[in-house]
Amino acid sequence: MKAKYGLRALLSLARQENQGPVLISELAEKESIPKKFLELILLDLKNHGILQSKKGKGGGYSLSRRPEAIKLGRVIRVLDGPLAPLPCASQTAYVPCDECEDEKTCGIRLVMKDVRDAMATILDSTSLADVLHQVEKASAQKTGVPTYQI
Amino acid sequence: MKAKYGLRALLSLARQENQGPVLISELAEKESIPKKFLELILLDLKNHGILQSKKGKGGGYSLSRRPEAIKLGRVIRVLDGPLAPLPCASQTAYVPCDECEDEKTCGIRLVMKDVRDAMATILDSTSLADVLHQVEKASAQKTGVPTYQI
DNA sequence: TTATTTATCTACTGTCTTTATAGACTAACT
DNA sequence: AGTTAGTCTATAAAGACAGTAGATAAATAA
Repeated sequence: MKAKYGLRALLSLARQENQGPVLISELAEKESIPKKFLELILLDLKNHGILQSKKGKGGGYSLSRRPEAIKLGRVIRVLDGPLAPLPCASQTAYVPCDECEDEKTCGIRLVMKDVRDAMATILDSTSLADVLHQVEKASAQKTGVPTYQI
Repeated sequence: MKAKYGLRALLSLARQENQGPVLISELAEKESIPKKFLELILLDLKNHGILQSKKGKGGGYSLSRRPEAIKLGRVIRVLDGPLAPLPCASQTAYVPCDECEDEKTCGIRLVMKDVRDAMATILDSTSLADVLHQVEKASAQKTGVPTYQI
């Protein structure tokens, strides 16, 4: 949930880039996310340099970088923790298993590392902008409007 | 934990295939898994047709199919639930999001489906036997013993 | 038949994480 | 000053997760 909410909010912000800060309450309503919960999420994202905020009238949240520069992997790690199914297979938050006698030859770890790599390859190469493009393409297909333009 | 324990136990059983049923307590000790917890896991795997058991003296658990036929994806779904990061991206246990207005064009879902597919591709194509082979290869490399044999 | 071995089942109990809420506080703008 | 909006801390409800306990049923052996 946390990562899902966070991503929804970020995508919403990416869609209205350069239109000034957006209020938490506005985001919360538009994306139907509990407002107080969204507060925590956005704060977390701010503390990790993904968002910036402005207080007082005319304030709110905005992306601290271009949508092209914000990768989903980063966001998910901040909000949900490491991508890897097992801590011993994580690149960014490695923790060994205590039962494992020889990690180098642990079959489960070998496979889970493959899984982690597959996930990371997708999530660390996909940016908010990429997602918006995918959505555009999908809705164009859906309405029968061709993707190419003059 | 549950899936990890389950896989460890299954790999152990795969290693001693055709040597008759193995006691829960034996498995629990060898793989350092809490015995009572392992009971539940093995029972679950039995109810899903992955294991078979025999009661009384000389009893215990054994694989109900060859290690080649038991795919990791199956095991993980039984013990940990669907692979997909989000229920709306699951193939085997699809549940829609309530907030999502148009699922066909939900960007997050599109990406998470890609992630799910990547995971499923690995886990549904890797069998217990495959894992054992990988381990063999890894330990051969580690000890400097070449993989090929006479 | 009885005793023994071993799996089976039900229920339960902490602990931790997730999800969420409340309310006081601080900064900025008018 | 007053209002708007983000910041911070504490906390709580709910559920998942990890593990435990103990009684039961089935198979085998004597």
